[in-house]
Amino acid sequence: MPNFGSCNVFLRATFGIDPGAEIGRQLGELATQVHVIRGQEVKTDPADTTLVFLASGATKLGALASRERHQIVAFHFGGDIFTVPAVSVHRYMLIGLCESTLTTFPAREFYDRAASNPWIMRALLERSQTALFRCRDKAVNLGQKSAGERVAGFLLAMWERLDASEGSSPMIDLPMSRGDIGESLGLKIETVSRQFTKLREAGIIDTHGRSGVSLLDLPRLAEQAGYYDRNTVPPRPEWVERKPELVP
Amino acid sequence: MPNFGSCNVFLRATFGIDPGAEIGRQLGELATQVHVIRGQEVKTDPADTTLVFLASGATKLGALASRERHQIVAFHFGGDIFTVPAVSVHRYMLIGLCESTLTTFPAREFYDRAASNPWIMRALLERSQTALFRCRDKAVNLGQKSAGERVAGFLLAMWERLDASEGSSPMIDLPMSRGDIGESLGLKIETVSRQFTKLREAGIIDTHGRSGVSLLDLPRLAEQAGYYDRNTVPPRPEWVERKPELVP
DNA sequence: AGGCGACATTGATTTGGGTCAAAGACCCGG
DNA sequence: CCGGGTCTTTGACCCAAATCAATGTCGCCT
Repeated sequence: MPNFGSCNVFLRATFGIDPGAEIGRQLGELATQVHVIRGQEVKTDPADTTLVFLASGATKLGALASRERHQIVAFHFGGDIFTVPAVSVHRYMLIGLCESTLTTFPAREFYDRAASNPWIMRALLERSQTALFRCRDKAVNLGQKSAGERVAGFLLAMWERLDASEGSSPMIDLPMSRGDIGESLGLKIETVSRQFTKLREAGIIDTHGRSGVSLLDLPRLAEQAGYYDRNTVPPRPEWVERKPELVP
Repeated sequence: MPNFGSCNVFLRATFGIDPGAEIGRQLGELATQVHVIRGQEVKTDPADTTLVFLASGATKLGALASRERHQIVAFHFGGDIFTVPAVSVHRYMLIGLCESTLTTFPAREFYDRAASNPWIMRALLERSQTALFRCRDKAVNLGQKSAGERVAGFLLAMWERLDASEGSSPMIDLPMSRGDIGESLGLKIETVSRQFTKLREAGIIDTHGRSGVSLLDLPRLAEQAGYYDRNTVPPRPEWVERKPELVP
């Protein structure tokens, strides 16, 4: 059996598939096990989309806008399933934030073999939509938010995804550097640092070493993030000004 | 039979489904026909994702970042299939750019009923991935590109999606205003206008009235867009500096 | 434990795009 | 074909974040 390592875990936990069953073996044949260390790139097929299951660790998915400009489009943590696009107008790179174990599949072939199983397709579809919604929110942040709002929103998003505090005040341990945060938020490292300082001086967060962040005042942090609040922010008039018209 | 209008067209053309068959009827029951005029919002369920088939016309999908800040996350044209997210940290609104006809479905229920049909799930998955890839490219543009690069890239993207020229020099008819373009690119209307002027003065494009744009020099336009070129732009050293390490 | 290299912070200055203001062009309806 | 409102263009000025430049600090490795 060619598959090994986290592939079986992936198939069973995500899709409820017995790796020994026919479909399990067929999909397992497509699997490639990868282990990367901090800063190392996961080589993916430049000609086709790659489907990735991150068994453990954390990764960043970044795109090359040009020689010196990178944009991180997503961070992933243990258990995440996502895709790495083939090269198009931008080149995408998947890179470990720390030591990570993952299983990769050629997406098209995986879909071909999995198509007959509605569970798998449903699971993939929902994950894809989650990634799309996150990406859209990112687009809103990048297009419309100030540096302060972006950093506050980032901390809230990371808190939701990797809060490790138990009972005590919310605390997160960021696996990415200030530079990574900047590349994710479309800001320079100095700007990210200044915003951290502002939040610390305002008593909203506290920092411990390079990666530890205590979220001392979540409501105020959410306020700083400037998210849409359905109770306080009515839509701008001209977007809803025209009266509905019945279908003839 | 409760379904009518473009729903049948949608089911047959997209998924190869006979609207009269069992699955066709079940999905058709979920359909809502909508007809909007320019500027009118398509009401979608704030509590759940809405699946939309745009039969004809053009729409913009925008998010409210706050009272006065909007970000358009996608434009859609006749034949497109996409989803409108439920309200989360941002409120999304689907609005007609011109008179449009569409069919909407509650996504969760649609998926529940369609799950048994691998063709449908496969088609939905691929559309979702297309939207995700476009959104990621948008994130790269919003995060890293200059105003000039964004506008050039926008024109190229619109050319790919709605080029109507036949044989003659590439020409597009933009269904959206300068303001919409600005909200899509994270720029103000004045900045968009200035970039159009620059491109016109450089002889790269020509404009005809409010919506007509001739792309006189596509290679130079692509150059202005500053896209990653696999032949000329090598990856930044530190992203690939660490040597691969074999799995123990 | 100590030293070194990468990462982070802070300050001074510059600048791309935003903001404010006004004039001009398109296009629809009468 | 003319009038008026909306959309677009252009110009002058301003500001948030980028850039340039030190200085400071963490944490890894010996």
